[in-house]
Amino acid sequence: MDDTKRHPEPRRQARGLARMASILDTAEALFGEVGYDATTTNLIASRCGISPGSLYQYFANKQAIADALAERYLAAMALHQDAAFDEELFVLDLPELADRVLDPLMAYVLAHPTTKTFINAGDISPELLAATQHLRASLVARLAALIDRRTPGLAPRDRDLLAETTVQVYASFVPAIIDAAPRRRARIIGELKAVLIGYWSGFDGDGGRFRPG
Amino acid sequence: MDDTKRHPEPRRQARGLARMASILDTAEALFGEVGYDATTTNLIASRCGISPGSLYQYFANKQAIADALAERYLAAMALHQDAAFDEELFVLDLPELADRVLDPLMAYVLAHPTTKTFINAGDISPELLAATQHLRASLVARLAALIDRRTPGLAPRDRDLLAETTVQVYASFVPAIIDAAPRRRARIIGELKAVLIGYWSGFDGDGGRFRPG
Amino acid sequence: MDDTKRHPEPRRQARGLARMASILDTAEALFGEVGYDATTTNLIASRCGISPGSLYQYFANKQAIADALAERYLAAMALHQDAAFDEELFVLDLPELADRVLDPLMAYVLAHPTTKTFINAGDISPELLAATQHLRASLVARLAALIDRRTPGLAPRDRDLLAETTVQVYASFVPAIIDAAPRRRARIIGELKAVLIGYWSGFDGDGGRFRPG
Amino acid sequence: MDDTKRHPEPRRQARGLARMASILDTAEALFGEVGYDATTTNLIASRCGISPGSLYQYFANKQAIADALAERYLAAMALHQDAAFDEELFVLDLPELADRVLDPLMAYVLAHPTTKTFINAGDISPELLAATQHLRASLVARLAALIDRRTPGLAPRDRDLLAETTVQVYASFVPAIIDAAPRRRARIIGELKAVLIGYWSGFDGDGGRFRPG
DNA sequence: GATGAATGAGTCTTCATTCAT
DNA sequence: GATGAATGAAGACTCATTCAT
Repeated sequence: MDDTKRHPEPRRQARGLARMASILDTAEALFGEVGYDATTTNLIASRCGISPGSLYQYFANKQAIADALAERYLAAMALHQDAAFDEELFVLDLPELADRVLDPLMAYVLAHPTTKTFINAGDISPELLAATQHLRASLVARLAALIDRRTPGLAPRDRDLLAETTVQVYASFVPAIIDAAPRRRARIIGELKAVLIGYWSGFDGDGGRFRPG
Repeated sequence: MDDTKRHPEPRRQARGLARMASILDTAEALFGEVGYDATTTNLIASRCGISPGSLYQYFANKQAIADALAERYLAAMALHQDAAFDEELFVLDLPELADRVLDPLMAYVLAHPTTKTFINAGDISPELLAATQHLRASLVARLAALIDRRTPGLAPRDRDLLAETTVQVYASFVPAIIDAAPRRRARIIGELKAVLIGYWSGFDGDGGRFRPG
Repeated sequence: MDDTKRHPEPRRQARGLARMASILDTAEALFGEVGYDATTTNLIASRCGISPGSLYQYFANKQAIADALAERYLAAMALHQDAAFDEELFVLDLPELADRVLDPLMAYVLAHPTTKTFINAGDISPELLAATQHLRASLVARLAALIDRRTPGLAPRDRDLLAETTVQVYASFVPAIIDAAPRRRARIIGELKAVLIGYWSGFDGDGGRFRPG
Repeated sequence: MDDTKRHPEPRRQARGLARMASILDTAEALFGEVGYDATTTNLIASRCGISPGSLYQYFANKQAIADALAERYLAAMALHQDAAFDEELFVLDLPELADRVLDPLMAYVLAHPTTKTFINAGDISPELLAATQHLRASLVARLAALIDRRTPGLAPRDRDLLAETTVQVYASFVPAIIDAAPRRRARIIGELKAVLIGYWSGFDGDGGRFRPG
């Protein structure tokens, strides 16, 4: 951790970053095509045009690739936030809110089908557990912040549960949406929104929780 | 061949069935403990007190064990149907309905934590895809039949989407519920019900579909 | 090895013999269909309608089945000898002799395609070595006896070499003949005869050996 | 990629080639000692001083090793062709021709006893079928070319049959010759030549086919 | 930093043979 | 004599990871 390491030659660093991105691109494609298990590190390397040894220079092991990919998803989803959205947050009704929150998310997910693996794998593959949890936790945190502003009266415990449940439901729809044919896709997205709106309406309003009845 | 041949000797058949059940029990435990991939066939066999060769006398390969386990889950969930339930179907309001439908399911699932793997694995493990689909398809079919009787006016397409979406949401909650501490568990189950009730209320009533406004 | 064993109850012995024959029939068919290695003892047993345990009551192991089958080939080929042939032995010219010796052999071999395995396997499969050698040795012995009568002046060493070489050549043609389409088959058999006649003519005549010039 | 990439580094390529040769050497020895089936890939690797994984870096599977070995036999046999031989082709009589053709072949085969497996295995081991056929087909092709030049009048169909039959007979003698004690070996080789000369004399001469009378 | 050959523990699966019933 | 479940050693092959060059 000496100075020469902390500030590596910019050119070199840039090339390294590009390499990492290229590895992640390849891994993402492969995970989507053949699944996580069937994606061998050697396959990633060769498809990427580098040697296995080089791959391990950038990532400590296979899991690290998955984790880094999840991290990248996270960053990308954050970027999809809309600045103007903040101001409208308080005047939008539930259906509009659902559109505002979900549409960019759906767009990203459709462009990156491999998210379906990462957002749901935790319960099946111990190796992907960390990545899934990271991804979900971050979505939950962002959603909790949103809720805090729109419905400040909500108890933190209720707020967290609301956020977690929403992410849960959202995540569970991702694979179905990605795998569906375009026509059917729209209907499923509609259903996802219906589910969430129905759920949210139990919270929205006076700031307290009430059961639909 | 004589009559004794036509029906395999009951004693022998019983023992064979018991062995299969024992193998499935062991596999179920192991899948839950270390995951599907880390569960080797030799591990199942040795933990089960039999030889690898014996295991393969009962199951053609590892996947067949997973499939048989899914089948067993299916049968068990079917048994959890309540006869008296049929008559009440029409008078129950949505929250009561949710209790009636979900409580037995939750009870079974909590007694068999490995269901969390099978009901969600399809999108991650190609090897478990068939099992997951089988499990979900059967739940969807049963639910569709239920809906048909309670809300006969619903268009088949809407009915199917409703059933699929419901199963989707349900399935996505299973891991969280199983993994949660008991206290928290109750809250999550409550949330699952809230989600479904909110969603269902968009359908129930006049038999047509309406969007919450 | 007491008396009760040496003369088993005739009925029982007959049934046992039939069983053995049935096992050999099945093994012969299977060896021909899928090859010796791919023919498992359990496969023989089940195709034969008996249990693996029963099979091992009649044959000590897989190799014993092969050996017994070779023995049966031997016996059958001996039966194909023609009584009238003995008298003509001295007046036939070489081409007629070839027909007389080879035609019945070819007929049997075509009716029992699996002979192609047994007559040639020795150099490839150590397990079939004994069977092949047994088969060939017996053919050689019979041929040597024949030669002794037709060309008594031949030195035993030359006579044996002649017999062995003849069997060698004959054996090498069996697979090609069995695998060939019927039309082509006749041509190959013709070639086999041409080879042997050409070879034999170096010996026939004055009883000494001479090289074609 | 730059020029250094286009041609794999000579040093490295050489080492790889040496490794492949070493694996083939080991496999050849083992096939000869214990047979093809009993030769496990792990045995080859360990006797070769490498790991199983390394072996599979050079050969896709066990069969590929056999095929490569057959290929090597082929190349070696081709090298044994004599340049001067071409000119003499037309003046040699049959016995001289047999010597010219067979002696180098015999020399190679005696130095590589495992050829006896590969030249005859096709009818017994499905896994070696391709190798045997390849080997024989190549010998047939070379022989056919030879015949075409020496006896141009021969019909292609007859020429092919002649070549195939010759190779057939030759191949069938290989095991006997290899397994024989040195003294006996010479006699068997003499017999092989006698067989072929006898057979060939039916073709040679006016260019047409005639039966010995 | 890059290479790619080498590793070797570990996986699923097979099958000749045995033995309790 | 018959059964068929049980055995378990062994085989082909994989792949995340390392390391000499």
